[in-house]
Amino acid sequence: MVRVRFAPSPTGFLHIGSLRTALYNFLYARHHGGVCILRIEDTDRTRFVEGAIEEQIASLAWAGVTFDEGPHVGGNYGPYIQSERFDLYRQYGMQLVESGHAYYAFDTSEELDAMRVRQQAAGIAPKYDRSSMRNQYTLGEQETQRLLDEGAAHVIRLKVPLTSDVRFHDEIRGDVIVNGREIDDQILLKSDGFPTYHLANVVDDHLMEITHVIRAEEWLPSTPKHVLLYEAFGWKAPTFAHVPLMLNPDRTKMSKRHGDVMVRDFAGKGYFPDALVNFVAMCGWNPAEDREIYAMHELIDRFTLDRVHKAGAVFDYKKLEWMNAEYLRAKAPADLAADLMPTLEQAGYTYRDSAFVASVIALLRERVTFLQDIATFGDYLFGDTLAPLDEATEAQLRDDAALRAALAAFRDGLTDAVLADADAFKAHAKASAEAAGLAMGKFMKPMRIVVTHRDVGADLHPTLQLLGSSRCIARIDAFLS
RNA sequence: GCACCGUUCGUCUAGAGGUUAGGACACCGCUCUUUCACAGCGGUAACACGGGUUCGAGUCCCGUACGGUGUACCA
Repeated sequence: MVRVRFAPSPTGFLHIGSLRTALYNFLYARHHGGVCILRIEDTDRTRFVEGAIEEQIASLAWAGVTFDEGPHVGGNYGPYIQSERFDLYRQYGMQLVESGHAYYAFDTSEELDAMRVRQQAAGIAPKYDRSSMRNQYTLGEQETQRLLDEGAAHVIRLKVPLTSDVRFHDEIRGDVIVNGREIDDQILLKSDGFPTYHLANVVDDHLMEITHVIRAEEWLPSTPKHVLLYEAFGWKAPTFAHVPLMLNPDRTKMSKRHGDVMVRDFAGKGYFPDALVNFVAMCGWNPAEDREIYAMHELIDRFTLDRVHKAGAVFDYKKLEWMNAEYLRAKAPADLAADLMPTLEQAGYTYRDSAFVASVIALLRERVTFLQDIATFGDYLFGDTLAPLDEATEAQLRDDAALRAALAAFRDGLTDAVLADADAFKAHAKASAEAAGLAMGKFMKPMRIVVTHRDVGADLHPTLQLLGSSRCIARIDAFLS
């Protein structure tokens, strides 16, 4: 049984990179009929942000990523919030001390800083120096016990074996081997009693029977520590899979400054959740087919770890926009109408009914990227106020006698019946233009500008049809008067 | 600095020894259209470099370069 987990820290809004990691976990679990777990890693009390857990769950749900176990849905392996598992970590940390895989250290942060400065000056890699710092080994058993009895501040560190290589297999990167000398004696339990990520992560993954750890590439360098921890506990390590990072245009880890990075921002901008998910899924993975648009169930059907890329992928906002526009064009206008109506109302626009809104969407959606754009792009179809024409255009059109004649003729014969029939409409427009001695092309474009006060580029007949003959006639009259 | 990971058009990618190196976004052009968009057609554009292995290398191996990540009592 596949069991995966997405384990964010509640330090703010859900990042787009986190969404992708969560999505890959979700897709993997669903593909294998496994279980997808949400676990909150809030062991750093200083960075906790109120409401972050709820926001992240909401963002995930918006994107269609759901969980079988987690703080919001329960499950048999809870609690799913690490701060509620506090005692557990201390217990396991002590177990390691007793078995000789971890030890007490009493150094202050000043002492540690000084150590690093010394090491850097000497050109050595900064790493905890077990043989010279104040710890269980240098102090001796008695002194250590005395300090503990005294209640001296201390941490528990992992005793990394100096000799052997640490090796593990990564589903995406293959075999990774790291020399044991390179691994730091990582702090497992902080002086405030809370575990660090490394301890809590390993303990929970084991206790929650996680089979596959799918996480971002930034965790790759600390994976050897986790492997060591599994060995020290005598536990079987899960399968690891480190997914590539999503990058800024300059190829650094994706961040603000270069554009939106929070899922909430994308939602706010008007991206469809399925379009965002589709795009993000294809950013670092693809099913090797000649298509780009996939619904969630199709992604689930095709997702495999071996087709996840190794290299990071630059996040292309332009392509995301294109994809959103593709979704906008593919969805049923009737289903979209309800989503557009609040925006229309907010703008003070009026419209007959949702069917009308759906028609407007059908008419204009090929020209915009976001559904909400239709409100501004098609403002002439809603309400009665028109933006003023620019003076030059206005004067030019008004001085055109032939155009005025054609417009008048067009207005006189315009009825709902004419608008209802495209052929009748075309014939009527043609007759009006010809009677005034105008070519069709010289008539249609100015007419559209007169009626909509803008050259919006929409198809004339459906535009007028949506406008209705009476409103259309009123606008022509207003222009001619 | 050290460790690890990576490197196919500007970007996302296909490619698992023999391909005219394919697709998508973006860009440019043409067609359609009164116009814009959509659509269709076409174009510019890539295997980081150097050595091997092989009859043959984008594909395998080794270096180099470049880039990224990590190097916390943060995750």
